[in-house]
Amino acid sequence: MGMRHKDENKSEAIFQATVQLLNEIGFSDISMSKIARRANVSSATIYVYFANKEDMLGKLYIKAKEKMGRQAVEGLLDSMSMQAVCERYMRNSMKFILDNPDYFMFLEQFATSPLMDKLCLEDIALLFAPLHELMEKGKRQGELKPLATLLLLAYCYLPVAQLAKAHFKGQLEATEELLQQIIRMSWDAVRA
Amino acid sequence: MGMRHKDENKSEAIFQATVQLLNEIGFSDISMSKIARRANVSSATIYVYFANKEDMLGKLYIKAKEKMGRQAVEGLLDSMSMQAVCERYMRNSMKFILDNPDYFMFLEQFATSPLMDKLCLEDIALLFAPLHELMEKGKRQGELKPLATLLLLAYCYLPVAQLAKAHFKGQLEATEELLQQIIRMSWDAVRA
Amino acid sequence: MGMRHKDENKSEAIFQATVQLLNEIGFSDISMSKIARRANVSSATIYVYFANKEDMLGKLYIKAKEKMGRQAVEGLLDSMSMQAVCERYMRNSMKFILDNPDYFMFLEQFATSPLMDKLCLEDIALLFAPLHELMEKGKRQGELKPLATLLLLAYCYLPVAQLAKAHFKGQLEATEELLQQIIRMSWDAVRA
Amino acid sequence: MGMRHKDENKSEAIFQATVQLLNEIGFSDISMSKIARRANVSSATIYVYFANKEDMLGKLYIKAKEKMGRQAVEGLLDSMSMQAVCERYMRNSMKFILDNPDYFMFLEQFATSPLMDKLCLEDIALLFAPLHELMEKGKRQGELKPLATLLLLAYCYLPVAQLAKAHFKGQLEATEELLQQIIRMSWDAVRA
DNA sequence: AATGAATGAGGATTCATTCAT
DNA sequence: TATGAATGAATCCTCATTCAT
Repeated sequence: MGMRHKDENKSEAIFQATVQLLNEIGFSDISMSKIARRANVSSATIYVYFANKEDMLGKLYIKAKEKMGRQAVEGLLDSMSMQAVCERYMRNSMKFILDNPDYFMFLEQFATSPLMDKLCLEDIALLFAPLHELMEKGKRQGELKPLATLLLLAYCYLPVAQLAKAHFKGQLEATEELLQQIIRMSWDAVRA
Repeated sequence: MGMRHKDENKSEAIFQATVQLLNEIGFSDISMSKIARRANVSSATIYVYFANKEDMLGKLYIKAKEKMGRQAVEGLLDSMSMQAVCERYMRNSMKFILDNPDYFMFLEQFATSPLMDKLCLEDIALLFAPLHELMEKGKRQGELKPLATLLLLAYCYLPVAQLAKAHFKGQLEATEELLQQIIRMSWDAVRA
Repeated sequence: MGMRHKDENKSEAIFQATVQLLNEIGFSDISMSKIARRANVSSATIYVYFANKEDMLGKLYIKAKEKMGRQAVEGLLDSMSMQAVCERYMRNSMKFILDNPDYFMFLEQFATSPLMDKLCLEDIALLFAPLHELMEKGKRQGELKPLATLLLLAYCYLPVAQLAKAHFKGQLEATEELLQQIIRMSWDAVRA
Repeated sequence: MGMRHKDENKSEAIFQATVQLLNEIGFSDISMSKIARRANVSSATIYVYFANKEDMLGKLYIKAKEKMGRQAVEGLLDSMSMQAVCERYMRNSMKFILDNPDYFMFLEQFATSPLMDKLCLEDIALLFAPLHELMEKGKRQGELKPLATLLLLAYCYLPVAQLAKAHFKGQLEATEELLQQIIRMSWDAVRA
């Protein structure tokens, strides 16, 4: 008789249910029992996988952020020009967001909440390390403005997020043309 | 036919308590009773001023957003160059944020929540109308890139917000020098 | 400067609102504030006319019961035969009920509640005294069965109430013919 | 894949507590927390068994009504004379009421409340079906007056209820003699 | 007389979590 | 592992009532 394994599907179902509900009703109204109902498990089952609510939300954030991070830095090569790096990073980000709107909206909500402060984000920082190093190199080589990388990346990421949000709200459409325009603008902002 | 007059301080105390708590413990953990305790009123008193929790948060958002909006567009003149307009708008925004960190963090949290969708923001749109018109003129006159104003403004506002958040987290300091740098970058992004 | 009088309309409006609400939402859900809202007065105004909720409900019961009682015994004469007395009492009762369904339903609800036990009903007993005396005389003269008047009257009143309730529920129609039939049945029950 | 089993005693304790309290303090004053306290369970436990207060009261009503109905029609046989049927029905009813005064008073209170209208009473109608059929037969065979069964039964049941209520209030005693008298009167009323 | 403001107490219900199986 | 039952604490909100005018 083999040992019993945690059912990976169950933990995944719990994650999915949480992300969905967060987007539907928001942080202030989700509850463990609503999540359990949506995931088709018992409330008690959630505690098989997570210590408590905060633990669950934190792990979900990290999971989502990692997924996003992995896609965001995909295909970034040392051999690329800085302009190509920025473009690739922006296109990667936009693709992830349009493919995973629920994850994105969840990340946005969570990122502004005080729960963020209790999280250990070292692993995520590692994920973005290659991008950071590229930017540092770009600054050293005089291709980028000599500014905190945090801000350089903000000029690349935030317009993408803003365009996506406007897209989801129906205010404008995230066309390839618009994407090209903001890629150009961001580059104008960060280039030396 | 006398009556007791509404104590303007009470409604203000409720707002203040809410903003403080939102920043301390976040959307998911504020409750009407915690707010009441912090504001030194009875829970029931809150319902003299607001229909329910959602109504209260919504009105608080509008109040805060209006306060911010009014400051953000202050001093914007038709006679200004577009570069001056952008700079003024960014400086105004940064000043408001640094002067009212609680309001700012509350606005950030609320803006990402589903509660946003239920709000009527017409009055706020009016506040920003002068800025929008200036941007439209700038586009017509070829000073700005011909792009949705929503995105042009994003390039001005979001870096300011990002810098402020990093400042509050202690990641870097919001110096005049840094502010000048992002003003320059934003202008590079939006100029024609 | 004349002295100020209590506004009789106000107290009447409060009564009306209470009776209506009792029928719409029932004993367990009425509240002073709902009554006030329905009556278009302030909650505090109710306390100008009544000591508290219990006092108000009690006074309303007595008022309604008196109104019903006065109509129920109307036209009862010493000279009438017992059969005529019973018929008149039943017809009077039916007319009151059909004319004042709200009052009737309120009386029914209140009568089964423990609040009844705290009421002083002497004045109402006085109202019904003539009817009781007639029944006593009928028993002495051998026209009625020698039974507690309470029960004799039950055989006259309860079928009327039952028919009315069935009528209000749409189960059957309170026609003159049906009324005649139960008048006949009740008389068969109580006659010696 | 085990679980804790529902404790049948719990749901019964909740019912008992509700019936008791309804009689002591009435519809307008019972609350879920008072019921829970009386039943020695947590308020939250009630919601394990019932969807909400209305659901609980409704189910309790049906339970009580069924219990009464089952006893009321006990021993009614096709072979009986109509007079025997009426007598048996009245005696059955009186016995139930005297044995279960709390249930009876609860039924009386609930029956006059607007909550009644939301109930599905089909199962209860089934219980009384045999009695209804007997009465129909009685009418066809000319033993009973040709009148809506609803009213015929009213003449049998209501005097019993009235006598019981007077008995509980101490106004008169529900002796075998008195019972015999109203059985006679009701028969006089309904016989052809 | 009349009333809007104010409130402590309590309303129904849901919460996150634990227990027993 | 998985879960229905169970619960004390907390939720939002309304209650009956009083106060100040």
